Amino acid sequence: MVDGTTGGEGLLFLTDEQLRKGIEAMFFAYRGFTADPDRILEGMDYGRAHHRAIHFIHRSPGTTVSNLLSILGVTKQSLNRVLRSLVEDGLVESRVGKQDKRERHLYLTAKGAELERALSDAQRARMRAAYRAAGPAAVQGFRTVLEAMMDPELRRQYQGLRDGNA
Amino acid sequence: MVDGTTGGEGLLFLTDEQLRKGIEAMFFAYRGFTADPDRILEGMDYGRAHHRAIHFIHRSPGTTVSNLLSILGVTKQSLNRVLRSLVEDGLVESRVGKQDKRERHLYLTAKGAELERALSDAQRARMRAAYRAAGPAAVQGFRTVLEAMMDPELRRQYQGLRDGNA
DNA sequence: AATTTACGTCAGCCTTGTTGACTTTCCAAG
DNA sequence: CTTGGAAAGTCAACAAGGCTGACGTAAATT
Repeated sequence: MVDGTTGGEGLLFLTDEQLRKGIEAMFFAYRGFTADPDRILEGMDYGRAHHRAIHFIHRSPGTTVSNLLSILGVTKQSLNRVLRSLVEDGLVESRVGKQDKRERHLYLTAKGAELERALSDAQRARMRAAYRAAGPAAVQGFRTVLEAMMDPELRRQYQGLRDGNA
Repeated sequence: MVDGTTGGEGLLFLTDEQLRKGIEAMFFAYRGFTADPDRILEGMDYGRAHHRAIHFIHRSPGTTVSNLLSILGVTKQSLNRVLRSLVEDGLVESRVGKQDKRERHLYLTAKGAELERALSDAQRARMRAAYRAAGPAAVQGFRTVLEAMMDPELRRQYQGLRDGNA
């Protein structure tokens, strides 16, 4: 049924050893992936959690807190702590919803956008170098495998740019 | 061959939007990547840090503490806390080096190997499903891009199975 | 003999996650 | 109009897992 035993050529890319290499590749690559933003953030009062919030507010300006909660997959208390400091420091603006005044819509301020740019420039530079070194076909495969690795719910978050706002 | 600046069609895979998608793909995929082991570990007294130690001890039986330190990229105090609990709980054995008695060589016990298997079975199952869904060519690209994304030093760790031991 | 290396440990701090309890605001259904 | 409940915010307490600094010990190296 799941086969794996197709006789013949035999799916070498599915051996335990190949899978282990894939696992370690994810581990080491993720370190590289976060290294540059981490370096920028260290010293400032911020960490990765702030980076993530800034990233997704940038991607979806006007997103609500609960929207962000479901994307980031943390508790509101945890997110709130991060958001509060960003708002206090004037990087993020929180506007009361017009239609539903319970909701808060989040936007980067000019200052917030500036930090976002610094962070994503660094991260994109690494990604660009990796893409360039690997070539378009490899990039295609990279994206395909990553997508298949996501939880279905997260895959929807990833694909769906639908963030409603209001 | 890999061209680069072929004018004309113009490297669509290097646009900022493509790079942003790649960044988010890493973010969401990594969540999936760690989800299954995290589920197994929750409830036990262990976390991701224990998983990582167990993984690399399994990969390189007899590896030393400082070896592990350089692979994991944490401080010895941090690693020691993890290692101590694993040794106390009888998952890891720490043997004094024969040649150099300052060194401690780390091995999984039967019990440790059992947990390792549970964790890596879960992680491999997801990886296998992703690989199978994506196909061999995509897997090749996936590995190529991840490798290009690593810091050079980590890439050496990743590639070099040389862990000496003693 | 002196120094360096490998390891362990104590103490304290930070970030970022968690629960639980509680309040305020406000939409929407009865 | 009243009320139930969703959305958001807040306080408090806690844990995991990073970090630094300081110190100790045994063994190897110089």
